[in-house]
Amino acid sequence: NLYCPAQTTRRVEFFAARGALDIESVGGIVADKLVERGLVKEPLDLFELKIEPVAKLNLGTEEAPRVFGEKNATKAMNAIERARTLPLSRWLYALAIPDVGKTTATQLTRFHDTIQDVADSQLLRDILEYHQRREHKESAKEIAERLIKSGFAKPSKSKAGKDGIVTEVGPAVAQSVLDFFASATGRKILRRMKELGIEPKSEKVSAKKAAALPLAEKTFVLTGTLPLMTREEATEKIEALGGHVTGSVSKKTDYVLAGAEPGSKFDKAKEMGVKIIDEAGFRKML
DNA sequence: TGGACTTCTGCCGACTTCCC
DNA sequence: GGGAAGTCGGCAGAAGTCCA
Repeated sequence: NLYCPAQTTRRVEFFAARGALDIESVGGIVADKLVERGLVKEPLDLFELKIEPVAKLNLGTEEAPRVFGEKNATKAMNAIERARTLPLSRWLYALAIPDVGKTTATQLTRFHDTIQDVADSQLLRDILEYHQRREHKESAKEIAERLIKSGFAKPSKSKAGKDGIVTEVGPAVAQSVLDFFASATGRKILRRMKELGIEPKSEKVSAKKAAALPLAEKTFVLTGTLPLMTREEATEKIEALGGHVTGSVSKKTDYVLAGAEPGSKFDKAKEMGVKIIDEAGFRKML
């Protein structure tokens, strides 16, 4: 519901959050006031804000006013401008599509060039048709071959039949993404982004190139505070070299990158015999 | 059915900015 | 300069998805 103020506030807050478009100084309260004062009616309105009304934004009440301020407003406006050029994966995440978090957004952008390509994705349609056919015990060989050829799926060792495959995303996620872009909300977002001249591009790397990267197939888990870089920076460096960062330690984890005051992941890594490295070791590895 | 992984939510301390 | 308000960066854990 695009017109519910409470939902709009939450959408703006999520849109601006660090993992999404990282619009500094815009958190829950600021998002709430921007919507309440009528400056923002939907997240993309942020791209049409002017510095003066934002600086004068009253975060308090009529009786006890408290302005947002010039510095915060400048910081926010600079971050909004920066957001225009962020890669497609960040934009897909920022749109708050159900079931699409950072990891799924990154997976999708590896196989699509633009946001319109994701909206019209034949790969996602193929996944749905593949699962429907399997459910009805019909042959899905042709679709399976197409998905494998694209790199979006690989043959499954365990799934019954010749056409058993494992895809990058499952049918629930595929349906969710296609439904989102087919909805009135999704269509409006695509139209508005075009009008605003926002065309995020994929940072995709070919499967062959990705496999040749030094950290290809390596799984990292981060815990604690790193002395010289944020976790986000560390994640970007790992992913740039072909590695993968997950949230929990398992037998499949190759390295736990531990900073100061690590949490339970550190203990679990020790328990499971997973190699633990500090930032210095990580930098050496890079 | 269990394991691996992701998403989502809530919480907390540190830090930044504004106002008085 | 100090207090208030808000954001940032991190953690833990529940719930859900997917695969073997």
